[in-house]
Order: sequence, then C-alpha cells, then structure tokens
Amino acid sequence: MAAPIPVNRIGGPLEVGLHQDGRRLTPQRRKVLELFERIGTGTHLSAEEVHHQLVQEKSKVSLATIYRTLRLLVSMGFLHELELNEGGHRFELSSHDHPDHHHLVCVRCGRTEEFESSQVLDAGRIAAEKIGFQLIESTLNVRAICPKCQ
Amino acid sequence: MAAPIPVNRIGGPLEVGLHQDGRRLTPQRRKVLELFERIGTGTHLSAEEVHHQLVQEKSKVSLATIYRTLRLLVSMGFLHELELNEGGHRFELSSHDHPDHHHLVCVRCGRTEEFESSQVLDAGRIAAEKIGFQLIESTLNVRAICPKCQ
DNA sequence: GTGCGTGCAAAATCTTTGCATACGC
DNA sequence: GCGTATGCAAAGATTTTGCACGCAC
Repeated sequence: MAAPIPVNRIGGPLEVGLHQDGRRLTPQRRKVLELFERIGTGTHLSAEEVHHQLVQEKSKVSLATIYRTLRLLVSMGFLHELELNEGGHRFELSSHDHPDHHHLVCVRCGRTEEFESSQVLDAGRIAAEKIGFQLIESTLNVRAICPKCQ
Repeated sequence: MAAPIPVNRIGGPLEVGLHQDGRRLTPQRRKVLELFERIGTGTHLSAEEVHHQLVQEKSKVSLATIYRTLRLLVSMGFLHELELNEGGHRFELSSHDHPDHHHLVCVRCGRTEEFESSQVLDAGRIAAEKIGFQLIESTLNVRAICPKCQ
C-alpha cells in the first residue's frame, strides 16, 4: 500500500471554502482542519476526541466550538460523519481520491478497516435510480469479527 | 410486491430465546415484540416511539424498560439497530427472509426506502475474507435526494 | 422461594443554544 | 466598524443506572 496521500491541504479548497459566504477562517477552525489533515483519511474521531487532542496541543478551543465546526465542515462536504458501532458520531476527512469508501468493523474489539468497492457503488446507484432518488453518497458498514477476536 | 410476510411470530424463536439462560418473558417484553411484529420489517422506531406507542395502547411500560429491552433484543439478534439520518438510534425487526437489506435515505425529508442487493452482500463478504474477518452482516446506507425534494 | 425484571428518579452522556465578548475581514 | 465566531454556562436530548419491590418460573 502506498503512503497516505495528503488531500485538501491547508491552503487548498478547504481554506477557500472557509472564506466564502462571509465565513471566516479562525484559528480554531484552522486547528480542526489541520488535525484532520494530519491524521489523514481513515481515522475516525469523535467531537470529544478532537477537542481533547487540540487541548493537549495547547490550542484553546471550547467543545462547543468543536461541535459547531464539525457540523460546518460536514455541511461543506469536507468531513464525513460516520455512525459505526463505537458509540456516538465520528468524523473523518473527506477524500476525493476515495469518494465512497466503506468500513469493516469488528464487533468485539472495534477495530475498523476500510475498503472500496465499485460493485457497492454501482448497486447503490442502481437502487437509487430505480425509484427516482438522486444519489449523494453510499457507505457500506460491514459488521464482522476480526482474526484476533475469533 | 407481495404482502409483508410475518416473521418470528410470537410463539416462535423469539419466545424460545427469551426463555434461555434464565431469561424471562415478561408482559413488557412481549408487548415490545408484538409491536415490532405487527408493524413488520422495514419500519424504524426510536426507543421513544416504541414507548409512546405502547403507552397509547394502555400498556404499562417505562422508558427505562424499553431501552433495556431493545438492547436485549438487539444482542439476541432479533432486532437491528440502525443509525440513519433521523437523529438518534432506531430499531427494526430482523428478518430471515431479508437478511441484509439496505437503506436509501433522503437527506432532505428523511424518507427511507429499502432494497436488497446480492452484489453488495458479495462485496462485503469478499472484503471481509480478504483480511480474515468473519462476516456477520453488512448494511449499505445510501444518502440521496428523493423525487419530491429535488 | 429465588433471582431476574421493572419502575422510578437520579445521574451520566452527548449535543445544542443564548448571550456578551472577541476578532477576522 | 460590521457582523460572524467564540467561550461559557445553562439547557436539552438521549440513554444508563441504583435500589427497592414485584413477578416469572
């Protein structure tokens, strides 16, 4: 597997988007963005974890702002909101290289792996078209047991 | 589409399961089961809704018991826990006729449609096998916009 | 009779919001 | 300077839990 490819670098579309429609790029928002870009696609953080992480780095952000920022970034399409089996919502950086990736979750230990599948994509698209829905995105959650936990 | 097929009827495996391991079949649990069987697979209720429904039918159940019962039935595999975009968790009856069905959700109005796809099932199974995971189930969530909301 | 299940209320989580202040633009 | 974003604390929403009592078996 190749090294993770950084996407949506600060200075890129993310920053541009945060300057549209009267929005402002504040230090807090920048810190949240930087965190997600640093850890890359494929890591799933809760609001609480994002906050904890930033506080640990001496960044001054309130939890309320984290919630507001996460919601904003999701609505702008820069983050994905996941609902796996980890209790509560989690967020990850959107990636244009991996638009619709899916999750394998071990129901015992919570270990999470990602994969892609054009078959899944097609199946979702076909199902949507069949009843006149306009597809936005599709995510497959596979509940399973990992080798260690078997 | 054929008329909905009742599954897991009271008196069937559900009742049997509730008598295993020292578990008891109480009126409250029976009421929750009956409700889910009456509405059939494909309706998604929140804990609050289950409670409200039962209270309306003059059944005496507390919300705490609903939560405990839902969690029990999920752990026994008789209910599925869903996390769509409706805010909060929802539950539906498991069906052996439709083991892995998927959801199309309109992100505007919340309208939800179900569908099945052997392609999706296969894709999940293959992805799991590839890294040594033992598949339990897979569910595809498709976010889309329904005809009315377009 | 034993011990699991329930109801109740309190607590624990998780998330949102009102308001005064701070600051990006 | 204008108006958005933030921090704080309080409120809301959702889910869990401790404890005494009730009831399924």
